[in-house]
Amino acid sequence: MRQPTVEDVARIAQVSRQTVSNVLNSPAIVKLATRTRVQAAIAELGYRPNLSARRLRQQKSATLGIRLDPMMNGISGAVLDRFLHALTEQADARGLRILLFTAATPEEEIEQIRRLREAAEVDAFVLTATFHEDPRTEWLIANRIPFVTFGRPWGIDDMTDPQHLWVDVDGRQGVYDATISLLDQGARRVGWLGWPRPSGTGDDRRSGWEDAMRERLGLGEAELRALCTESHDGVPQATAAVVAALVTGRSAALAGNVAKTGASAAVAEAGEGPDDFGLDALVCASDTLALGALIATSSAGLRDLPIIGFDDTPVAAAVGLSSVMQPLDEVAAGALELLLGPTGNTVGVPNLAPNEAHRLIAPRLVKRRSNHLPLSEPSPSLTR
Amino acid sequence: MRQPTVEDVARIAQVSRQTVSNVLNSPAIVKLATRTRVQAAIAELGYRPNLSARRLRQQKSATLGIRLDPMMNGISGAVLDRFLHALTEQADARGLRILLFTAATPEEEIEQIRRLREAAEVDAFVLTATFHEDPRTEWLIANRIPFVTFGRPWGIDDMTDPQHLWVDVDGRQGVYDATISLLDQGARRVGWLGWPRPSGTGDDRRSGWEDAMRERLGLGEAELRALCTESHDGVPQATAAVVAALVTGRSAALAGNVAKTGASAAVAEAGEGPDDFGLDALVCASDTLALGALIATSSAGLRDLPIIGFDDTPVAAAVGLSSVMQPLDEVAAGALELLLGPTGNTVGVPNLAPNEAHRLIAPRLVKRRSNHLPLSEPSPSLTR
DNA sequence: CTGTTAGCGCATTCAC
DNA sequence: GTGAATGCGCTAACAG
Repeated sequence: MRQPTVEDVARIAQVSRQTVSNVLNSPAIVKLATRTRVQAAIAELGYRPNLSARRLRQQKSATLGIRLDPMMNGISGAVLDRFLHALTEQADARGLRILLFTAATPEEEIEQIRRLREAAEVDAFVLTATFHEDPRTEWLIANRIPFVTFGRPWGIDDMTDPQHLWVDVDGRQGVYDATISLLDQGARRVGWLGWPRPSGTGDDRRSGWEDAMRERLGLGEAELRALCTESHDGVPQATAAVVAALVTGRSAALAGNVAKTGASAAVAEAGEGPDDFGLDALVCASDTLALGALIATSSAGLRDLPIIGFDDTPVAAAVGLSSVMQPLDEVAAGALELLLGPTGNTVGVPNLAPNEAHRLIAPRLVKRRSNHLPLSEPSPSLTR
Repeated sequence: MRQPTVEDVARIAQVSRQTVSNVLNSPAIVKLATRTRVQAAIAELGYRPNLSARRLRQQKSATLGIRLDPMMNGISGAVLDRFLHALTEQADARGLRILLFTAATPEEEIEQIRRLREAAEVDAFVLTATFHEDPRTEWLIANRIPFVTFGRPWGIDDMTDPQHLWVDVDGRQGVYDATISLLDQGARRVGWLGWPRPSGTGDDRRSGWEDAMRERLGLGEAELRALCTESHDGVPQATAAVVAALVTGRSAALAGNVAKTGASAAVAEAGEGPDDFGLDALVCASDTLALGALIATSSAGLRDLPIIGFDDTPVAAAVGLSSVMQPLDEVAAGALELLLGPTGNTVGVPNLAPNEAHRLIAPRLVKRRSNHLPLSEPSPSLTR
């Protein structure tokens, strides 16, 4: 059986096709009596507008494209996941669809965007994981393709360029709050475990820790540096880095060397004097790093060292790590608002004032009672 | 500037617009000379067929719908993620697109499917996470909507019904291999940590362990039961369950009780006699469970107990757990093949022989050298 | 307010 | 082989 069309509805409702279309698209201009009659007919037939036809006519796809990362950064992958979910849900509420595509490199992503664009499949794009000198945004602006990024245009002088819409989470603020919370608990030597610089996101997050430590304790550059460790974003890497810090008795950037000589030997030495470890607490740039730190400190007998991660991944919840949560619902909502405008129904090249073209969203610190491996009571189960 | 259309190409190539269409869709029937001329024009103009128009004309969307789970099972969430990526990539290669939607319940999912279907937005659906008495598949079959599931129709008498296309990973085989591998290493008392029954996937996986243990050691029901522990799929839950097993000196289904009384007290007792723990190794139904077990055994001083998880998530890689990997590329490829047929271009209600309507894919055991927390050398970094 | 006319870009008939 | 019609389902313009 064929799907009913406007024509069928019109016949049943005793009106012209066009009136049916009006009832659908601008109900206000149709007289109430006929409108209800048409709506009754629509309900009776179970009519749904054919979106391919509508799109062809309107020259719009009402579809947003988003790239699925090939291998999202390990444990933190769940972030893009949750963002995608929020985005899909909110887009649906606005009558938009989310179309996926994949690409291994930025260049390939640009090529895919071009394809989707030229086939008129996608009206606008949502980009994630912006980075220094990102070629994608430049290209999109040059080609007048509407887009919004989840992530600031790191490294660009003018982050307020209204041509580049962006939404981001205020990592600085989140880490600041986390650090303050530790200081309020009485910790003084609060360390930072971050990514190698330069890293837009990473440096922003670290600045929150720096600000808090300076503000509360009046620390200088040298003191901050002594509390700061760097590692690539992998659990073994982070573990090695923290072990290195344990061994040297301070938190310093010696991780690389120790990592090369073998962290397992290092931890054996560390076992001799864990009390000398110069930290009261640790704030990390990601849950992955935090998990590495947790493993290192637990193994060294430093069970009670408070650790705070970033992203509030399922893993953090599972092992009882406190973490800074990104409100991805708000990010998704913000992205759509910027793209569509508050009115809500025009996907086009935006024309916003500089201060309306961006959203910086405050994250939320999720405190967990045990910040070490969970040997206490089980939490309410995720039944399966 | 407007996108070029067939008309434009036709004008440039000095042919009718129909010929252009033929060059695109059935190149074979066009004379070589004109074909190359048309292709040159296409290249010159950068022409792309408008897919909305094509879809309207063909009454096909060339789009597959897939639901994004609201909260994929914790750590294992990465599985759907990777599947989605593989699916998107392979669908793209076949000229298909993946459209996302969300739904909180099966009923809501059915409603969404209906909507997408009636709006002619989606030709076929890919369902994940099938379960006992799944209402979705029944409805889809009744409404003659093409679909394929990632997961077998658990609980249905006839899993070979050719109306229900499915692809799945042979969990039994994976766990069997894992168990055999442990037995080959010399382990004899290999325990099983699984989900509460009944669970389609879980019971299937457990049967692999049972088969291996029966086959190699001739174990009876009672002996198997004594080596078998159950827990819901959460790290704290699994930890508690394993702790309970440690305390009782055997691996049994007492986890529930001990979990209620508090696992932290239990582990204190366990510390007294970890050597009495009656297991040589442990196989788990998921990485989440394996992580819980790892935490429990590590804390109890049982560092060397081999543990094997399932799913090969980033977390397993991070902490050095061996795990059974699902080849999601193959699953995705299989799903598309079943849906489209080997020919590759007809998305319709399938008409396959029973034995061609399904794919059971063999998983692969990923062995890692340390199956405890990674305090050895860092592995090659995931640079960021 | 309602109905009529005219395409959106394409592919499937058919003629030639 | 190639070209000329026709219509997929819808809505923007206009006419009434």
